[in-house]
Amino acid sequence: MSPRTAEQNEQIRAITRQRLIGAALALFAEHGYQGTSVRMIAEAAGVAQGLLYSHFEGKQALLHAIFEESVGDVRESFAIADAAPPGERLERLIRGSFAVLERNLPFWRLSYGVRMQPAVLAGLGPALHEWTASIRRTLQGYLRDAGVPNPEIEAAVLFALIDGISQHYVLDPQRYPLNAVTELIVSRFCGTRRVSASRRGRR
Amino acid sequence: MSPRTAEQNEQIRAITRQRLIGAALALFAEHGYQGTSVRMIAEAAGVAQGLLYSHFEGKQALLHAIFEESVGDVRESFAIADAAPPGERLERLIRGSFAVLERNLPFWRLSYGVRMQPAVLAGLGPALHEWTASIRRTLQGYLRDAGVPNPEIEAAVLFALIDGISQHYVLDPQRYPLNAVTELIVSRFCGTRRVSASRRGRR
Amino acid sequence: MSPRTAEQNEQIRAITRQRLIGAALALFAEHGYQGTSVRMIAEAAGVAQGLLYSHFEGKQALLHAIFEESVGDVRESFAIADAAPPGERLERLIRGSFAVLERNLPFWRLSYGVRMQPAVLAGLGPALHEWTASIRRTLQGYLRDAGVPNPEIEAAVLFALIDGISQHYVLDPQRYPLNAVTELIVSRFCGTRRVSASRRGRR
Amino acid sequence: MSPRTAEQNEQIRAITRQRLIGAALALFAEHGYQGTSVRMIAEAAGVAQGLLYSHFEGKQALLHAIFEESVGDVRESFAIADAAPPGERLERLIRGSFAVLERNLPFWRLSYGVRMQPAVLAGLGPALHEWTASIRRTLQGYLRDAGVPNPEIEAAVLFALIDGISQHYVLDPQRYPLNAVTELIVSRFCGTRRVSASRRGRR
DNA sequence: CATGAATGAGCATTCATTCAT
DNA sequence: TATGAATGAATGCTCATTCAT
Repeated sequence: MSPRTAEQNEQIRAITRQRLIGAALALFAEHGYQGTSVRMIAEAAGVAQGLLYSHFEGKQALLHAIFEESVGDVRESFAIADAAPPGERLERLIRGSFAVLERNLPFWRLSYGVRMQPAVLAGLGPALHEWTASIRRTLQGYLRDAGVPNPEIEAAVLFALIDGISQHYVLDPQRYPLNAVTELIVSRFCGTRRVSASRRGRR
Repeated sequence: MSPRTAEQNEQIRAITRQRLIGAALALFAEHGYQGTSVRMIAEAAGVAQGLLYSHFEGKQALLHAIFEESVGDVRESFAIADAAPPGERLERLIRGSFAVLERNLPFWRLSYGVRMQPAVLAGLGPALHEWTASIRRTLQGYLRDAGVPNPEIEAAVLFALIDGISQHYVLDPQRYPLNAVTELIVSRFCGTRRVSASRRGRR
Repeated sequence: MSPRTAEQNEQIRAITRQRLIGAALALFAEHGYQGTSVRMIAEAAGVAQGLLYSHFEGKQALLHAIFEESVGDVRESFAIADAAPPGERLERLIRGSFAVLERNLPFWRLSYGVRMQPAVLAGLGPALHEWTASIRRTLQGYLRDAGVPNPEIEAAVLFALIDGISQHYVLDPQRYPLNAVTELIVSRFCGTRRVSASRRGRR
Repeated sequence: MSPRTAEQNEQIRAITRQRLIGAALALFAEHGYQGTSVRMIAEAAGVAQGLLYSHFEGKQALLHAIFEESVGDVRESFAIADAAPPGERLERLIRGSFAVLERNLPFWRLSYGVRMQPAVLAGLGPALHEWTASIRRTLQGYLRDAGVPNPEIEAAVLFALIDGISQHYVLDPQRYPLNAVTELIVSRFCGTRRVSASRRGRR
């Protein structure tokens, strides 16, 4: 009845979109992508089922939107690390990775739950693959810059380590000793003299 | 009186059962548990849908059967490591983990794909949790025996590392440098004097 | 904002619901509850299968809805009898029973077909049992008021008679002499002097 | 291996057949015809599923066999009544009906549960109809012989009464006052002078 | 005669998606 | 824009029946 301005409409749309994304993320994280129905999402978002299709092309597109949004956050964190002085980059990246993790736990849960299913990722796969590869390359660069021999393999190891820790943390965030683990790997991979001394003593 | 002997029947059943488990494992690994329909499994196994239910109570029970079968292999590998002389246990466990991985890639793919979905694991969850915890404890023990300080955190790190590597390998077995990575972490965690020297020099 | 008004929606829902109930009643009456598939009901109602589940929780809930709706009619008929002057109550109840029967033949067919199957009645059973018991009690009261000796047994007999007649009528409504039978039992159970005289002569 | 004589074989067959019929009758009575699976029957009879098909053409034929067997019992009971002196026939028939009922409760439960479903009775329907009609005719004859006016309607009433009582009894055999009810209707329909005196007094 | 593995049509139900309003 | 009634294909599962042995 009361005509809304284009701006108002846009705002409403943006809010609805965000509610859908938020609801979907929470549900995907808890029940998995395939275990979450569109009905559940719409209900949680407090809108009608049909509305989802005026914001996204379908369930899969909603998943893509979630990834796009959250991946941005990660990229930022990486950019911050990259902007730091060379000697601190690796440490920043490691700490940044876990910070990003804690900041958006449901996304990582979803992400890890969906990682092995190419059909679910359809259309997203290449992007993710490239993302992964770029992380590996970045790590490699940092390690090479730090004078580490065999940086390719070292990067693979460090990446796997970060990924493994992230996943274990996501599986049981209450009890996982993320801080202690973080400090340990930071000290080991980015060790200053002081740290390497302690490391030497440790063994 | 019986037209087929009990033995014959048992054999037939065992073959069919194995075909079902094999087909299911392959499909679960590729499309995920929820993305695989009972129809697909039966078709891949070359039997009628209904037959599945004379071997397993349902789709979920089939998943459980797969886990039971494959978990046994892992346990054995761990037992072998445990039977080795103290100084070699950790190395054996690490190498054994990756050997197990290569031996049953689809199972690990399935396993990692399903890890984040409590609903799918229903009834299997506790067992898996206990399994994980026992691996962590074993690692901890080995590290403590090796005189490593702070073995609890070290074990968490090593476990995450093995898990992360496994997962990365599973995601792209063709290209992942599993051997090189294995050697690196073996040398780092089970280092003899020679290795620790090289390690010291490395940084 | 809402494209259809709530009222419009309600109306649409009510119509569909009624079509489903109608189709289900007819089919349940003809083929029995277990012999009627949800697909048959949806087809007869002219809607898609899935729609049934947005109106009822399932096939069984649809059965319950049918009972709830039809039992109301019977209760009303009983209430009317109860509101009559004492001397006419029994006659009204008897005539009312048969009127109710003729008004909703399929329901009675369904009802009699389902009566012996506890599994089908699941959740409905107790209600039906109570219903039956209340009819028996009402009859007993009427007969006691009429000064009939041994009203408990007489009520059992009269109830069985009404039930038996109803069932025979339902089995072949075209040919069953319901009117003549009704008159006979009315005259016998609610007989004035004139009637009992004829009755005495009859034997 | 050890060859059996034809006679032995026949005996075994007969026993198995009887076990199947017995198991089926019990299960049909409890869960209804459609609610009982062939698997349940075979299990209860302690034979393999397939064996059922070497004794009966299918599930439906098994139902027919049950009816054939049990109907015979009823016929006998009727024949006995018919053989009695005219004055006692009606009473014998009534008492015989209830005796038959008590003798084979599950059959009557099954019978009443299946009565309204033509599809289930397929092929049996005409026979049952004829059976019913013959009972009605018999009753009619007895009543006419007793000098009752309007015997056709009276027969319908008496038949409905017997049927209704039977059904109520079957629904709750523990608590139904079958004996008292029997005496009442015997006294009413077959009243000797003594009885009719009491009857006259009663009202 | 008897077994039970095997079949595949059918079941109740759920789901992503469409569309009239 | 937003609604929710409507769709119909697909799901996990059961069942009466067949058939090699």
